[in-house]
Amino acid sequence: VVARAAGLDMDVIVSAALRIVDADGLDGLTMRRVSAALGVTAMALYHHVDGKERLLDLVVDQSLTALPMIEDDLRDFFIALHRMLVARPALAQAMAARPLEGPVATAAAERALAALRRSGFNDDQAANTFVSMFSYTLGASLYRISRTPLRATGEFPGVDADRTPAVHRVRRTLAASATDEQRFRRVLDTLLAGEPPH
Amino acid sequence: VVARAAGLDMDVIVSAALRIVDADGLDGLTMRRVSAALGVTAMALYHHVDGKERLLDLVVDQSLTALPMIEDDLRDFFIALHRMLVARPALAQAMAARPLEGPVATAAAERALAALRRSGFNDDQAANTFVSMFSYTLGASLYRISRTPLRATGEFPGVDADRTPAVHRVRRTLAASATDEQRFRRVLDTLLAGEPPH
DNA sequence: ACCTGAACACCGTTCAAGT
DNA sequence: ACCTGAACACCGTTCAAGT
Repeated sequence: VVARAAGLDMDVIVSAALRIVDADGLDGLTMRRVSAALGVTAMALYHHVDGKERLLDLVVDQSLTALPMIEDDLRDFFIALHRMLVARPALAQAMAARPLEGPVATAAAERALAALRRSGFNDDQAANTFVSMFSYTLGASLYRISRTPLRATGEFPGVDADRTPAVHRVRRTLAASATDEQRFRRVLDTLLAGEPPH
Repeated sequence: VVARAAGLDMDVIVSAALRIVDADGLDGLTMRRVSAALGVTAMALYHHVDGKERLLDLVVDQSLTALPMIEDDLRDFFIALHRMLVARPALAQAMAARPLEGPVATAAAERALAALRRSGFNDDQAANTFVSMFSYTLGASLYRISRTPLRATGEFPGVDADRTPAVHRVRRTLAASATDEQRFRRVLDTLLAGEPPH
């Protein structure tokens, strides 16, 4: 019955959403919970944000501000991105589903392309290298997230019981590789060297 | 009021879910719609499947049966996977969120590791190479999916209006690279060669 | 312009009941 | 064992109304 100014604006909403995503996962993010955390009706959010999907875009873009500025070495940036996505899995899943075309993301891409050109790449090579490194980082983060909590056996009907020892070995081997940050760094190096300024 | 056998079983349910996922996307997959497609109550599904998340795991695993058997060249397999994920984006998003430990996925991993060992890799090198190639394929597919429908400008509040030409250029460059299958193949080659059997 | 309250059309899942 | 019907505790979003 009040309807008085609640100091609501886009940044406040995005910050609240980010906290909820970190605490309760991607499925825990609902307009109603965000509004409750701000002491406001769910409908109040719609005056500042276009809807849940747009809110998620803003959350993803905002989360990128936690990463270090790109200077010359792209490796540092992607290692930091990888660490962040592993630590905040909901963000990785959100990035997998959303376009990633916010202002922060675009600015980072511009800086990355400029850095690559400075080191001798032409426009195409720079774009290819950046896209490859980003794709690999996202995929490696998602794969690692899904492998980290090694699941109980027998959850999947249809796996022959007598094959499970072998299945277990395969899973353990792959999980070990997925959590190996040395491997991650080596692949980044490989991708950086893969498109040489011939 | 009937409650008569409806020929329902797990495979029928998974197939129906797969059709819905392809037609309506990941968000379009609901227990109620799957059940409606089968002419059955939503609750009937729960006698054959543990819940929506488990159903999604089964859908993801089942979708992998459409891929070619892994013989010796892993490239063919990952190129086929990439094509499938781009053509069926909901599956890519589901793979990004689910563990990928079904029987079909595990069998494919076993065959891939065996093929790598035959070509001279030891266990660790084989696992690293497989994980890298899979991670990259998943990430590249997701990135490409999100870049393909080039969005309208001005959707993101906070992008300075006078920067939009530059922003546009960056986006176009990256979109072009993302849809370049030649680049995708070259990176796969690089990853295959990156962990040489020294 | 900013916010509320009620309502609509959905969700996943539980539970008692039927055959 | 297999299925139904009603119900519970949620969703996102629209819309008329209030200040």
